[in-house]
Amino acid sequence: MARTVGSTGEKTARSIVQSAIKLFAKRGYAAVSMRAIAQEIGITVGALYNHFKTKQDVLMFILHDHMDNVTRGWIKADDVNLTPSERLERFVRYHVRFHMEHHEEVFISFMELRSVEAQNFTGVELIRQAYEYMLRDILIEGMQRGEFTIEDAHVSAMALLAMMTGVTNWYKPDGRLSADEIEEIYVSMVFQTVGISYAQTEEIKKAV
Amino acid sequence: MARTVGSTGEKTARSIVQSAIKLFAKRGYAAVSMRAIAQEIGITVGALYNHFKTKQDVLMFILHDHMDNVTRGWIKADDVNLTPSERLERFVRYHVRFHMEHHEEVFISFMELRSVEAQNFTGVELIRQAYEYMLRDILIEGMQRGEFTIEDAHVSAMALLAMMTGVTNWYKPDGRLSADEIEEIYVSMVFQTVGISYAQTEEIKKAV
DNA sequence: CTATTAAATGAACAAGCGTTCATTTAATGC
DNA sequence: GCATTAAATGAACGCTTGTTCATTTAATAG
Repeated sequence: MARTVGSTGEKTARSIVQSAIKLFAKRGYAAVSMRAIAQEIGITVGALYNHFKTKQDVLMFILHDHMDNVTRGWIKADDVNLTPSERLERFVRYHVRFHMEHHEEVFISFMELRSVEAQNFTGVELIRQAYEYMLRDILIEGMQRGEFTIEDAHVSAMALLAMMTGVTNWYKPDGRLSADEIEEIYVSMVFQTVGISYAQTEEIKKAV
Repeated sequence: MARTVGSTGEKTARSIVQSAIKLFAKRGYAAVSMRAIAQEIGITVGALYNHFKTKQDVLMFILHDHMDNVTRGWIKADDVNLTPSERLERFVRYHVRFHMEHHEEVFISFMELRSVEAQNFTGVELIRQAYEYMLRDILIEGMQRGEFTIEDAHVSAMALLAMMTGVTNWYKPDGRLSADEIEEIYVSMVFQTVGISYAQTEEIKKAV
């Protein structure tokens, strides 16, 4: 046998990425073989190399694609004309929702930075930092305007991101709480963490 | 050459564990070879097998040892006669401090659960849950006594653990903030998150 | 001092790894 | 309809992997 009926480059490439995401998330980059990725989608190893030059390239594609999605998605959802509290609320909802829906890519991005070879590292790391800074800047503005009570914006940003991203560790689509309920809980937790109550914000909204 | 001068079983076994912790944390279980562990401490691969039966056994030893340390340490630090707020403060200080000091083991325990073979999994998972429940119980008691304002004790426990454990992602011993300062910041953040202010607690303390 | 045990070496193993390539077959452009 | 290109196969490669084992030497017990 050789080329199979109905096969096109784009379809296979997408399948490879999907399969790799699933397997990398479950077992880790180093523990997943190219053969395993191929088997998952019903092709042989050799065929992979028509679409990706190396295993590392598959990982880099996943990482870049994911980070692009996260940051671009937030830039679209954000509105710099809103108050810091309103922007923070949006950020929490966006982040928690996105991470519940993409927990596999999130896990890979968090864990497999160490599997990124030196020459590829800087690029990925910069995008990651950029995202952190987006939250930090909201916190700083909120402090300056007196909306938030925070000791250290940088520590708070890291702490909040860890807290929100942690949802991926236990969220199950058919669990006790729906995604909507979880989103709400996180909004109120984050609000308390930065020193504002949810009720307070509702007042602010009405006053505007 | 064969047995080297001054070699004893205990010393070598400890070296192996130390070396494995360092390498597993940096590169991940699957990406670390037994040869790499051996080389790190200046012995050959074969010698490893005088101390551990398999690579998986090295991982299991590290995981069990770490989880034992965490839970035992907390049980020692805890005092059930204190108020929930006081116990929570102790928990935060204990957890943050411990995780800053043992970030390698923490990272391994978080990430390499998937590298644990099925027959070993339940044991490790149970200890992990037990630790989570210790925090959750403090939160529940605090809610019942009206000290904390929390929507969902389980979600809050997971969120707080993620937030606190996240310190391992960025803490550097020679960074901008000292371990003491970071500990303080986390106490006040956690207090705000559960709906009490640090000042409030100081009052409570004085009143007692 | 001697016999035994413990801890090392270093070679060997079968299996699995990422990657390459000649070959075959399907899809596509003229 | 035919030539070209794209996408698959499957065998092969050199290398690394976890693990085993006969052998050697140091530490230890009597």
